[in-house]
Amino acid sequence: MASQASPTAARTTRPSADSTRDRILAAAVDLFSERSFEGATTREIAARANVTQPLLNYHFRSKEHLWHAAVEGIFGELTQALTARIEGLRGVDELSVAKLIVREFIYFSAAHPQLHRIIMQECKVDGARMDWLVDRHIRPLYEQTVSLFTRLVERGDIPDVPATHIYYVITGAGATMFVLAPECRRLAGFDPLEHEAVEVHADVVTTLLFGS
Amino acid sequence: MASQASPTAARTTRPSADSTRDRILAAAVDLFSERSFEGATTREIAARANVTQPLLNYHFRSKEHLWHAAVEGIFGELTQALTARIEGLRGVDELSVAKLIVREFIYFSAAHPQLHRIIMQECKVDGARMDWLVDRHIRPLYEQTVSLFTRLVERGDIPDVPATHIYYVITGAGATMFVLAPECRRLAGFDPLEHEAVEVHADVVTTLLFGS
DNA sequence: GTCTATAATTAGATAGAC
DNA sequence: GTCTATCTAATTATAGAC
Repeated sequence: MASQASPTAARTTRPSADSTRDRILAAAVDLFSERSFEGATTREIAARANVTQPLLNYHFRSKEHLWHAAVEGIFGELTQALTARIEGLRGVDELSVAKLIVREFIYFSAAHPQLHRIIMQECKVDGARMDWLVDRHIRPLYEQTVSLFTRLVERGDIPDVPATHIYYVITGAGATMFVLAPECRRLAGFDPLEHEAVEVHADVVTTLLFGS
Repeated sequence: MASQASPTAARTTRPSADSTRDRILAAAVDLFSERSFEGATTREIAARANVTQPLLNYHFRSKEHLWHAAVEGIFGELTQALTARIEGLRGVDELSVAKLIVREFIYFSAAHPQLHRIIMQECKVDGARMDWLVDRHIRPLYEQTVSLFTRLVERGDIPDVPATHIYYVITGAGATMFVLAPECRRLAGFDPLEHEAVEVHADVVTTLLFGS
């Protein structure tokens, strides 16, 4: 029956934040992303955070509220990383900005594959959690991406291709190898999350997209 | 608590096969792909197949055995579709074969997004089901893809890029929009599974990969 | 083969001590 | 804040009638 192993094994301890609340949130991101909302148990999340299960109900009212808080956190990190990068590129031409933003997105996807795992789990089927995820977190990123690439197309910088398709090419091609890191290790014999591999992947994706 | 709706609503009835066993397998593929192994309940699978829950244990010994049978079925369809396409291309130059196989893969991904959903769910974390999935089903496809693209690179048909990265670009860029079809509908306002959109996506991906 | 009834386990959440 | 103990509901699987 139970095939998944060692629920006791502590995860790579995060450098930042060590309050109980934050350890619970970090454990929740990991387990929700690995096992899906229904598959993750609050007991396992508690165990990974080194607390007892009822404490999750104390800090976050319910499993559902815990999920929202966890997702809020990881999307906050992505938004922060991307806006910081854009701020640092004021005055640069938009084609170069696009290339560097795609790179930044790939670096983030390798460092935090949990984000895409959660999107994949929730956006496969319509539901209340998907509605919230799309409206609150995904749509702003989508809109920004689409408007950026629409301008590049109008300017003739890239081939005339519908922006929505470009969006899914970027997210799919950029993140899938990291989402499926355990598969890749077994299949190809190397760890895609390792620095060298991430760099190669960023080169491959930007070359295919921008031709250089 | 429960946010997912209408467990009674019957799915798009499959044209092929109507024996009880096959209806259970079809329902299992849908639910395992939507909700993950742990998230899917045998009662829900039974309900969607219009049978009672203990009947699943009669036909397949356990939930685990049912999962294996369901996955076996959908991967059989993919393998059949791809080998049939390759058979029909005997004598054609390998660059054209590659383009058409990628197209075929994209058509299949749009028609059966369940396959990638299941891969995503199982290959995020090491485990017994992932081992079986990779060794029995994914590796043969990976090896074929890698050897094909390695030959194309040697021949100078495509840029010199590590084949493993190409593999994840193809599967990621090719399938993600269909895996996230509900998200795409809400985000972009169109159904990516519709014929027109699939065709456009195949054009976009093959153009980016092969330059034409 | 397919059903009803039910056993055994495990889930999320609450009560109340400290 | 954090724990122990426990409730209720839901899960997979089995027993046995038809």
